[in-house]
Amino acid sequence: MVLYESGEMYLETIYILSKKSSSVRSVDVGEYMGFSKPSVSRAVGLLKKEGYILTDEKGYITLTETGKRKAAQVYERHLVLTAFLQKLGVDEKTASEDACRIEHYISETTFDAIKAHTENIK
Amino acid sequence: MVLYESGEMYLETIYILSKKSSSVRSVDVGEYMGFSKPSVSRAVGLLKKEGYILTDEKGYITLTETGKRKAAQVYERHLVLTAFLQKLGVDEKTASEDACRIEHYISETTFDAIKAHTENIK
DNA sequence: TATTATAGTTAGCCATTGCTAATTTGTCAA
DNA sequence: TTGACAAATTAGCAATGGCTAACTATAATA
Repeated sequence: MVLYESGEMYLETIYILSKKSSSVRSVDVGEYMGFSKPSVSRAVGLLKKEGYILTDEKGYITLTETGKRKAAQVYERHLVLTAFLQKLGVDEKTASEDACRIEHYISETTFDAIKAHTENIK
Repeated sequence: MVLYESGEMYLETIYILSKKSSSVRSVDVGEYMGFSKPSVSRAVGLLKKEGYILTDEKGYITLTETGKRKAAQVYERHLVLTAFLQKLGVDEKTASEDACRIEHYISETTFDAIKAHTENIK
């Protein structure tokens, strides 16, 4: 049930799109991420196989409980890291881009420390 | 002349070993990083081809000026990020491990911001 | 000298994760 | 009904970056 950076990104995207719209298809995910349809198709297949998402016969994607929990975690990391960097004066675009990469690579210990620290800045 | 995470790690290792010892061979790099000889052999070949290091007929590795500059940059990132995390209360091992991953992925803007901020903590 | 240990290389495998090309499937309008 | 478009899939390529197996070359030792 291991999720690599790529899988986490797809999952996070599905989570974000699900909050905006009631229906999320592979094509929406690909458009949001700037990836080709085959890339999304494979990723969706893997996330499904690993129990993070479900798809109905129309191709609509929903997150399982596991998927929702995982996606919410990744998304929270993204938000906290972005906020942290912005508090340090990093512009929004750069903060978001860097958060996007870092979010997959830090330990829970480090994330918790940055989160607690962010609340104390200023 | 693009260096990926892997290349930066090898370069940083060579830099660290060069500071401790006057002679650095591929086998030392492999031992330090826990990688196999063929992995190091390929990486060293690439770093050489790209002008970051030189090797003599005995197999001893030295950094070129470009390599030294780049390695020092990566190493500084490592030190600053580790110090930052430790200031937040993260244990040394975790701080170093996480810094090791993050150091390759953040923009200069973000690094500079964290560096400046680290000096102001406490 | 002959054997053995050490260092390095070559060949090639595997996983991750993008891609294009081509195909299938389903819907919708002429 | 048919033609066209949109969505999804299949097949297969490429790059990065680990690995093992097997080879070569050199150095140390019995």
